[in-house]
Amino acid sequence: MAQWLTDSEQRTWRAFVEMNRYVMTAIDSQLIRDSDMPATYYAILVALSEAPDRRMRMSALADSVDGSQSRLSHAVSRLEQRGWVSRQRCPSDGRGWFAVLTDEGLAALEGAAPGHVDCVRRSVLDALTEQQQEDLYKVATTLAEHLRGTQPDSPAGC
Amino acid sequence: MAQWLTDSEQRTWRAFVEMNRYVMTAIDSQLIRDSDMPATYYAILVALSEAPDRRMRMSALADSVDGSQSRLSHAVSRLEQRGWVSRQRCPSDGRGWFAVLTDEGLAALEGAAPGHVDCVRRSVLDALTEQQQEDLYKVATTLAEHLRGTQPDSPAGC
DNA sequence: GTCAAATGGTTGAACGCTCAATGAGAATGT
DNA sequence: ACATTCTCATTGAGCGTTCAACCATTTGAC
Repeated sequence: MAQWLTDSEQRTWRAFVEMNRYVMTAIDSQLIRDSDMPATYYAILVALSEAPDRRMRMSALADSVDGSQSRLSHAVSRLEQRGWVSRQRCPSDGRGWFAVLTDEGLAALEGAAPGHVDCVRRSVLDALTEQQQEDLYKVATTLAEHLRGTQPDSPAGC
Repeated sequence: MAQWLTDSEQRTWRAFVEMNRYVMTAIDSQLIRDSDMPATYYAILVALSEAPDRRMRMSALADSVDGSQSRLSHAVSRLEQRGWVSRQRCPSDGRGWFAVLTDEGLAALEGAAPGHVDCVRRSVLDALTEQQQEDLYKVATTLAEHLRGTQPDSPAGC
């Protein structure tokens, strides 16, 4: 280990980090400013809206959204306070809970979606050629695949 | 506005978001676990270490690192508590301050660097072909350029 | 020279995320 | 039956970021 980065690798890495910061900041700010919800809440609402009966088990929702149980639990509590989500006991497993998207939650999502989509277009998609979008897709899936299910200290991880 | 995303655009966007989350989590976790510093602190130390006399004005440092004065001010306060950075009045402008990298700060950076570089390699660079690295570089610089200096509600931003 | 505006930077509160600890129910073994 | 262990989920403390308010100094206009 401890092999340094070449100039070209460093350029790539720094550009990557900078891109992430700009894009994610743009997306998050727009959602907060126009719809008063962080991108993570939006993702939760989207996942629920696409699920059968607009509900999912907490752990499945956590996986689908980012993998942290605790974060999801906190987030659902806050969404519950806003009336956008509610919790339902799981009848077949006494430990389990469903998060359910309420009508108000769906309305909030539908209110937020157009502005968000527009922001994704203007910040990212419109700036790239079709070929670049394809390149980005390939790189992103490669990396996501590479890192998915990476536990701390696993071979691919660090 | 309010034009929906095509399937292909949606695939690209979702892959992008997933990639970011995985990569950034991997990088940040490694630094915290092995060197007890979040990636944002690491970036600050790097910027200072590359500056003349290992010092920069607060606002220049903020620009170079991410653009938020307030975040930087808080971060420098915490780095100061660790003895990694110190503040110096700017002689030519009574309002200004320099953040200065101390010897301890440089040592902390040098201790953290090899593990961090290794993590960048293993999480990202090693998983991509040379061509993909080049593609990623081009996309990243295109987007960073596109979004740099984007104020809220500016034409390219949202 | 004086006053208003702009600039450089800090502060505190509110919020979201992480981590470790916890609890309750289900599965497993004997 | 019973104890062990595993799984699903919640909780609270600690930390970092953001936002708005603020202070001090400098700049510019008159």
